[in-house]
Amino acid sequence: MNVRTLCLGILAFDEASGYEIKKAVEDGMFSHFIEASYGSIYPALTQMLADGLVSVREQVQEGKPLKKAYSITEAGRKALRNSLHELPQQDKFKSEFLFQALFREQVDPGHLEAVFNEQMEYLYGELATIEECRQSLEPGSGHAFVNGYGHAVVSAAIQYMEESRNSLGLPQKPISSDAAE
Amino acid sequence: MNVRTLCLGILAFDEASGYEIKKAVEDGMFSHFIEASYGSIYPALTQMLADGLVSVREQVQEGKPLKKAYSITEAGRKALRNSLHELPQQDKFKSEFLFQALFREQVDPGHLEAVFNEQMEYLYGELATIEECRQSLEPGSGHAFVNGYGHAVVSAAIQYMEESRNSLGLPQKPISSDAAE
DNA sequence: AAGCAGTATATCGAATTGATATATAGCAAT
DNA sequence: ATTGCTATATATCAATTCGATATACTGCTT
Repeated sequence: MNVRTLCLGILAFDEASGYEIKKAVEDGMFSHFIEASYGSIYPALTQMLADGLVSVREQVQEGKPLKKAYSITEAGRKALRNSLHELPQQDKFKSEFLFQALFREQVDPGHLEAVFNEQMEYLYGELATIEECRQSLEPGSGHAFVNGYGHAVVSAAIQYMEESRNSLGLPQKPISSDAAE
Repeated sequence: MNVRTLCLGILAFDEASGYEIKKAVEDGMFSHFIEASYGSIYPALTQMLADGLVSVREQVQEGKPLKKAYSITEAGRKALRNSLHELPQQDKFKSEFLFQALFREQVDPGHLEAVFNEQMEYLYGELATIEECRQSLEPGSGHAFVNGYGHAVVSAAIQYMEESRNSLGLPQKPISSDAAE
């Protein structure tokens, strides 16, 4: 798959600017499919505009820069459906945290603990985001399936991490004084 | 983290050629930390050789091409330990399969089923690899922790996938006639 | 005997990243 | 008030990296 298809997928839900697409790919709803940065998103939009797969509406915004709101066209929808029928590339999971954990005998315990806790915060943050989205999705939809997949995997990671504190020689979870907030 | 550190990590376990490093990063033991291809591995080794972080031993092999077996030096071990104390980048999980699942209303059911089954095969394959390694790892080691992490996450994905067949409108798991082999 | 797969090094054009430049507005702090 | 920071928004570019390919030899299968 390529950046063009990713953009078409995002635009199939709603019109968006390059900036908004970047945000969705970086952190938002679309952050677990393929990677993309400005350097690939803007050229993709320009190219697809020339190919008639998207259209632009230049929005003059009060107090903000000119915003180019891209929409998907009928030709774009067709191109998206075509791309959706190609064989997907294999999943990609990469973790620098696990790399450091692999060499845990070489790193100082204080660093390991800090990195472990940061990983926990990251995982709990992901879980919270997933659970926020959960309510607004119709059961049985593609959205709901993907959300459930994320929930299953992240929950499992959190559970394993919590169970592993001991064997990694880390102190038990501090009683979080602000758990009620 | 960068490719140089990844190579040092691999060489910390055993000497290896560029070719062997590529294999380990592509499919093997080191396939879930960071990405690297020939185009980055060979230059990294050349550079580290110049910096004294690795040494080469040119192995003339009967019936095979010349093999440059790289070993980590003391300076390399020190550089690795340094890199292990930098803050790790955030985990990266990308799945084109999930992208297609997100748009499942747009794809033809036959394609969805094929792609789903291929994903299942991939996941069961990963699990098998993880379980093969499992026995040879000392409990409490970094290796064992990473292996357990993978096991937890992949198991959860498989379980969720199996439970989701219904809601995706897919037929139940075919009674695999060759389950005994 | 041809053809393919595996081992092994190496390079290169094309694609992509990550950072930066530009511009405007709002908000906090000194 | 003006400096600095964050956010919105487009766009470019040097540097990196990928993915493919070239080269070369062996062994296995057809």
